[in-house]
Amino acid sequence: MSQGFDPVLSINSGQVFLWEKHGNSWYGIYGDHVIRLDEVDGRPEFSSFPELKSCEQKMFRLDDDINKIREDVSRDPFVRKLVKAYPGLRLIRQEPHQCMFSFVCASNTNIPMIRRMLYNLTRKFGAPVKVDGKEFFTFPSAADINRATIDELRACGLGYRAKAVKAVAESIASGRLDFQALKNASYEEAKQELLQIYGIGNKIADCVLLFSLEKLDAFPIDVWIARALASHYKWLHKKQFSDKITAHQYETLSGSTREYFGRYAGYAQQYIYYHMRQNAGKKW
DNA sequence: GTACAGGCAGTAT
DNA sequence: ATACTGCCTGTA
Repeated sequence: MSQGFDPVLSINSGQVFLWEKHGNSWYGIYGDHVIRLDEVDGRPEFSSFPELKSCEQKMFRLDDDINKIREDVSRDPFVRKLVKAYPGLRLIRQEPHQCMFSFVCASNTNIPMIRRMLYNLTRKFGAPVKVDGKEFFTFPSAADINRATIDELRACGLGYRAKAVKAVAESIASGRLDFQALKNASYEEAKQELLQIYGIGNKIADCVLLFSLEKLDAFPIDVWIARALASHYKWLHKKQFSDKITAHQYETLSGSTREYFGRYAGYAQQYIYYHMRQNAGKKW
């Protein structure tokens, strides 16, 4: 079931932000829960506070038929190589609201900054949870965040993103955005819903769809993926493009990549993304 | 000081 | 339709 599964590699692959190492354990925030990850006899062992039944199954999508998915995305020779190179990499399933706030904060910045913003949000608006004598903070609910003023959000280091965070909080808290309905909806329908919200564009919508709304065919295109497409998959696109892509280029590229990589395009994206970052020698 | 970092909305062509 | 621009903040 969990063959070749490397949770530490996966949590450090740029999909999730609120994980930190203390001693030999990793601790992560998963909505209202703190997850602890230890290595015991070379095998991962998970604990959750308060307890969340089979949290690793949920988080790391161990319910997916990974062999079938790997085979499916291996239709592409480049991805086939990456599937072999990174056998431990998994997509992470996130809490929709945490995912959405995380990626709204991720626009036009880098991972250390995203982590800082999210830590500040949890400390100001989340609830404290003590684990192993250390204090962690849960991820605040949309209602918690919606109670804050834009200036209070700004004070978390969000900058101009504060307005977008507030808009997301409002649409969730008011019930206008219904995650369950979005899970049931098609990729296109769900994406259109997300795009209505101020601050949510193509890339962030696709991240939320892939990482939290079960749309495994979503294919987020950030600058790294755009670079990969521009160098390895030129033929997918008629016209030249670089890593800075316009909204229209995003649309057409997204359409052709989703078609080409298939129903698990999001997994293919994750292998490519991880590979590009590895090659660039990025420190997470 | 300047450039840049995992986008987006607003405005002008 | 497509191009250009400003935007918070921190680091190199």
